[in-house]
Amino acid sequence: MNIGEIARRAGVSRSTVSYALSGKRPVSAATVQRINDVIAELGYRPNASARALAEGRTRTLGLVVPPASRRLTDVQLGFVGSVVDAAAAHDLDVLLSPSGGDHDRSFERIVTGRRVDGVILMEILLEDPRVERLSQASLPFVTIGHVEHPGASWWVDVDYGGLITRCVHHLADLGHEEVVLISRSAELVAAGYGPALRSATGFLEATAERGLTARMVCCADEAAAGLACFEQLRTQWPGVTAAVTINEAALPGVQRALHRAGLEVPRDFSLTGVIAERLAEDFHPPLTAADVPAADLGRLAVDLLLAQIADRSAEPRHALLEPPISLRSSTGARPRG
Amino acid sequence: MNIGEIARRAGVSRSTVSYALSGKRPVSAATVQRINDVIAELGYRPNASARALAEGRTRTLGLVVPPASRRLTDVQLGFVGSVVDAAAAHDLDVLLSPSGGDHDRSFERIVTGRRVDGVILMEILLEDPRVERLSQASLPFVTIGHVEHPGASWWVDVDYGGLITRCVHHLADLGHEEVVLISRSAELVAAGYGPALRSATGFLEATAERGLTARMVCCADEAAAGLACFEQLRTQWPGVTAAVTINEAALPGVQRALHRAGLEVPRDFSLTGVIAERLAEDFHPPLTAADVPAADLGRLAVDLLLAQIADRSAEPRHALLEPPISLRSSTGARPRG
DNA sequence: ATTCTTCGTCGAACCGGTTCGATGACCGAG
DNA sequence: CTCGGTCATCGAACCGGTTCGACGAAGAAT
Repeated sequence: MNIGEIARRAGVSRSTVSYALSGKRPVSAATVQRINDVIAELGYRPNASARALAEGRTRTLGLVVPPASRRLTDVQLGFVGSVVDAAAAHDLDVLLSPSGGDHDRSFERIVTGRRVDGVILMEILLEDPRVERLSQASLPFVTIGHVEHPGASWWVDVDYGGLITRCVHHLADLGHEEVVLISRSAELVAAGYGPALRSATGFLEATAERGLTARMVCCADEAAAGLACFEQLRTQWPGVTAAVTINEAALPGVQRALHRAGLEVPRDFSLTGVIAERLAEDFHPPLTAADVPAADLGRLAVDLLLAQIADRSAEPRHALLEPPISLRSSTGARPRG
Repeated sequence: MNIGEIARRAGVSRSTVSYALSGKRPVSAATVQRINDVIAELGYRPNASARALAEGRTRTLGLVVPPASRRLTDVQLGFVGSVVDAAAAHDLDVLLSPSGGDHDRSFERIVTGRRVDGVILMEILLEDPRVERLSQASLPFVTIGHVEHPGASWWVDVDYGGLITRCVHHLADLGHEEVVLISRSAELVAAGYGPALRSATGFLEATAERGLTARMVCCADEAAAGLACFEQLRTQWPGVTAAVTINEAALPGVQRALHRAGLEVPRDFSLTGVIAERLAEDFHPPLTAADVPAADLGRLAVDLLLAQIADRSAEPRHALLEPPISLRSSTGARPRG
């Protein structure tokens, strides 16, 4: 079941089998035929560890995901799926590493154990120790999201600030005067989670530019929190007529709160934000929102990573996507009175 | 950066470094100290491929998931998360393999390339070629879900038939007389997807036992399909007053259909089934449902797999979980008239 | 007929670990 | 003083591939 056995049965040397398989040196057609017959008969496939050891590369990519305790959002799930698919298209495997705490062994195994040829990092913070760690280990990596000062690193991201800005302008055009940003959990914001901070910045700038009254709340990533959060903001700021959100997980709760308050969307209240396409369409009514192109980002991240692995001294590249806002039916003119 | 370099700097042989690290033979305290100092200074960690080659095991588990094109349901996501976490708790990594088509390279790489010590297979069919393939490759594996004739294989599963039976009895107790089972997509059913078939069997038995009129529909795993499906079944069978479902993805559509028809849950219509806990609680109103204990199943699958790897001639084991039905607020007495 | 290429193949070294048998130093017992 | 037994360490073989230099045979050029 190893290459020596194949060589023996085909009556050639091990190296000839290797060359016949890789095609890196010419082998006579007759010999190739004989080797292929033996391989087909025995169902041989090279041992991945041995090959990795000899070649110095593993044909495996590492994907660092948030730990399962923190439930993956739909957008994150989209990243994982598209990264796995894109890798499979290149005949690469994907090694999953749950990380988020700092001192975790799984991440260290990936980084220093040479288990992977490169790493894709998601859910990164403005100051992320893992980025630092990967840089100094000189292991190729691409982040989905970007640190505050990306310097010489490779990344792909969605322009949260720009998208939120566009959402605000959309609401302003519809006549809304007091709007709220429903962000993610206070812990994430405190930890320096980029999308939350960049969307807050974009929100404040845009509301200022259009002369709107801006309100902001943090909300844990759960339906229950969305419910509580929405009810509180309604009593605290009764003048709010529209919300912009980046918190997918809170949406079911927001929906329940709207229903409970007898508010109809978009007649009595407008709702928009940056939301995974599937969730936006599952909402009732379907949400006017900037759909995060998770599949594109994942594929792009793999492409960049492969480019970096192929030429490790290449100039760092990045991509900042700004998807269009899909007009569905959750935003309307400011209610009178 | 390899073991020879460490040995050289510590002034010992490579084998001594190996023994100092593994503890498989006694090494003097002074030498251990010296070696550890050098290792700490250089940040050395053994090359995973070399170790795997020498030891004959990779310290990696394979997890075969449905391809990303078919979106993961919440329950499946729960499996993935808990498997990854459980593996990490044992210092094992997880290699992801998207599979579902039959002739896919990723799965074959995993099986024959000795990349993993064992495999966890999810979303399996009553007759699943992958189970056959793994058996003949004599690679340890555990399935989440089970084939029709599990024979000598290891598996964990939820008793869909039993759970659906309990749901039906619950509805019968509330006085419902005509109920519908909303299953998953017709393709999945046709392919022989176990949970769909077993829940259908349980549904038919239980409705027969209680003298209820049984209706069944297949529904694609999308909100839009849920909407269309529900509206059709209401016109086709106007007497239906309650639904049992195993299709999480269709729920938002069902909800919209209920709303559109002006039906209030549970006053006008009762809804229950086998649903991930988070989704059941996010529904409006929260669903009375059998929560799939995805986290338990994932952890259990890893435990069984490790037991099998440790003793490859061990007697096959399996676990069939039957979680309790959580009474929330989506079921009520049959509406009069 | 001899030399030069080209082609196909082989043997050996190497990747970086683990593991086994052997060896030498040191100890206490006889 | 010698013998037997630990204890700590070493050297070599091995895991299963890849890759490099070399070599023999056949054909082309001289």
